[in-house]
Amino acid sequence: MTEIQHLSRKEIVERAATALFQRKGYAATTMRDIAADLGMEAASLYSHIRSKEEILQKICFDMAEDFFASIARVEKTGTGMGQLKSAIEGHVKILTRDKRSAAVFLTEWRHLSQPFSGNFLAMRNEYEGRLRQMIALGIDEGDIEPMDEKFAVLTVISAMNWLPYWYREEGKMNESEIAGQISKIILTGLQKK
Amino acid sequence: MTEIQHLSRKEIVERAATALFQRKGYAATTMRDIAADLGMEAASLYSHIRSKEEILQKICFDMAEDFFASIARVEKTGTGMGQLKSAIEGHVKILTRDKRSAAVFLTEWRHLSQPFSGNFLAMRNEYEGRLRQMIALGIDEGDIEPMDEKFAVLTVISAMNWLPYWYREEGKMNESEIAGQISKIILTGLQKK
DNA sequence: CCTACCGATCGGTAGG
DNA sequence: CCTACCGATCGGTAGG
Repeated sequence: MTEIQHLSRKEIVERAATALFQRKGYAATTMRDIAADLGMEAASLYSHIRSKEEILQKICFDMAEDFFASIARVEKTGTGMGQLKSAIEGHVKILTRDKRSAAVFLTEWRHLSQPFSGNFLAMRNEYEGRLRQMIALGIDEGDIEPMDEKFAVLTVISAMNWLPYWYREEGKMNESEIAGQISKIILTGLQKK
Repeated sequence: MTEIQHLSRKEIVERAATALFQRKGYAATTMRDIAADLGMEAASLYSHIRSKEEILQKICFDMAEDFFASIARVEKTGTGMGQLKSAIEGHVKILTRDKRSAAVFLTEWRHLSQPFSGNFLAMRNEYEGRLRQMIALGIDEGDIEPMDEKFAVLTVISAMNWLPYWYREEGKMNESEIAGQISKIILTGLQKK
């Protein structure tokens, strides 16, 4: 994504922090770790960012924005099953595009302070609710096996969310093959026979 | 599991620590947090445990032992599909039996120091490899749709591993209903048509 | 972006 | 199980 781009100093700091948050976790990453990675002193980081948590906030809410933009694009047209398929492919695409940010988004959001963690959880619930509507529609239309919808949503989401921890750009499957495979396994699993 | 049991002082400390590790994460949990939870001073904890990491080690390796005992019980008898079904049900049962320990096991192991983190990862790879053999067998036997086996294993595991974060003992589905539902969705998803 | 530094807090020990 | 305390390290600020 950012191979040839010019990054601002602030973006360089954020990027180094993201990689460390992913590898060591937010709480175990120190400002001195981030600074050392960039060959500078911890105090110097504060010329570019306001606080350690500000970096985490940006990662979490930028990712959330991507997910909402993706789901909005596929909602309200076509069958529930068709919407769900597109939503899954979009979700997977976001997870593979920037796997480091995705991994931080998925596991480190709980280190957000209030009110950020509250807002974050509300957004996550909102997202799950909208996927759930697609499943409910698919059940109504007779394409999806009737089942507890909340349960189905969580299974679908978790089947996707391991990706950032395992995905390798150099691996044999590319991003859209992965999206296709995952959506095939999940959709077949939900399908009415 | 431990409703009526007599817990040693050491077990009481471990249990309080487990709950905090799950809620706040290992790195963000302090010995003073654990002590406060038990109405004592941080220094007093060291009468019962040797170090903060020792508690994490116990959680991670005790859980790993449970998973291996479970999978050993279902291996090498019956079809690949049958083994996989039993393995999934066993895996889910362990995740719901003690969801706090399970959640710590799944996300906090990376705070283990060497050589523990290395040993842990080796065990995890071993477990995945053995599930993978069941899938390979199922493909050979014509029950499972031919696909990348590593990919299939990771999807199966991740579809199960969200459970400790969401499972409520008071919820409407009990443990074996959940195990049944998950294995049904996953196995249907992998099935050859 | 650096030096110099702050108050707070960390995991853990000594010695009852 | 407590008091008293340790050296190390934390996120962050002041003032260039």
